[in-house]
Amino acid sequence: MKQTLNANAQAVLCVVQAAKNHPTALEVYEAVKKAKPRMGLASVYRILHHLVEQGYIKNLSYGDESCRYDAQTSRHDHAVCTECGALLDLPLEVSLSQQVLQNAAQAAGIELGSHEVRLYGRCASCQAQALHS
Amino acid sequence: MKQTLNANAQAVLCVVQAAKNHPTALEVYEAVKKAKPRMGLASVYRILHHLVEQGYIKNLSYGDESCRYDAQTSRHDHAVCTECGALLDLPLEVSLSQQVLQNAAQAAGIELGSHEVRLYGRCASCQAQALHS
DNA sequence: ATGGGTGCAAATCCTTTGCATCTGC
DNA sequence: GCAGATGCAAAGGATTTGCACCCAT
Repeated sequence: MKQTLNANAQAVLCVVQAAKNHPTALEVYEAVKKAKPRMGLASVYRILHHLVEQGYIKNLSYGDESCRYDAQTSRHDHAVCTECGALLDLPLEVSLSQQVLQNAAQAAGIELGSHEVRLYGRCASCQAQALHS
Repeated sequence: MKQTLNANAQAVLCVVQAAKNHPTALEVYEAVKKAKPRMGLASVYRILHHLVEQGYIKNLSYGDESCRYDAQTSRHDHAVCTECGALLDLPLEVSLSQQVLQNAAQAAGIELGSHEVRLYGRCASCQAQALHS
């Protein structure tokens, strides 16, 4: 078990952290290539997996869209556009009580790790598009 | 816009409703084939899309796993096993206030559709596996 | 020299599409 | 006879894997 990140992994992590949206693997690849033109797509996937395993980033996903990555590892929630698949961080000002979550987890027979609230709806730009169509 | 379901669509809907876990398209296909051996995988995908569009079922997904379908269309929550990807329905005895959700949706700039709470953790069988390994 | 990390290309998996055929009306 | 639904096979896109190579130790 190693904790060190080599240069390429650093570059990938930087890109994910710098992105404001949650980038797909392909988007990460495109961005990393600017810094490391010789890096291949396979390495990006390999590195992303590593980073997820070691807890540097998290893996999100919704529906048909391809995998997205999230550099914010602390607990937070997301909004998902049901039309275009966009994924936004969400500031929820209340949180669910641990007690309730524990109960639910126990009922489902799982060992509670983390949780997340997801809102589904149409994002701003999809609403705009719907208007003039 | 038609509301009627033909025989194949009925069969697919039945399978999804009958499944206790949330089946992937492939699992639906396998099950439907017992009733309709001549049905092809492509039709299953086409029919599933139809059913989702018409609101008979919902489309779930998590991480690397392939798409899963859910026959329970009323609002409810899920638990996801971070190890094997299993997806369980979750009875949460409290719900978030609409007010809070509306606020959050507005902050994110989306038109609030539905929402869902997701718990992540290790499911019972993965815990068991971890023990004797 | 050795082991891990890498690039490339081929392989794999899930899903969609094209097209000719079949169906019910 | 027509419109829509179907099966099959082929295409597509995202991700993974095999393998030879390279680098730092």
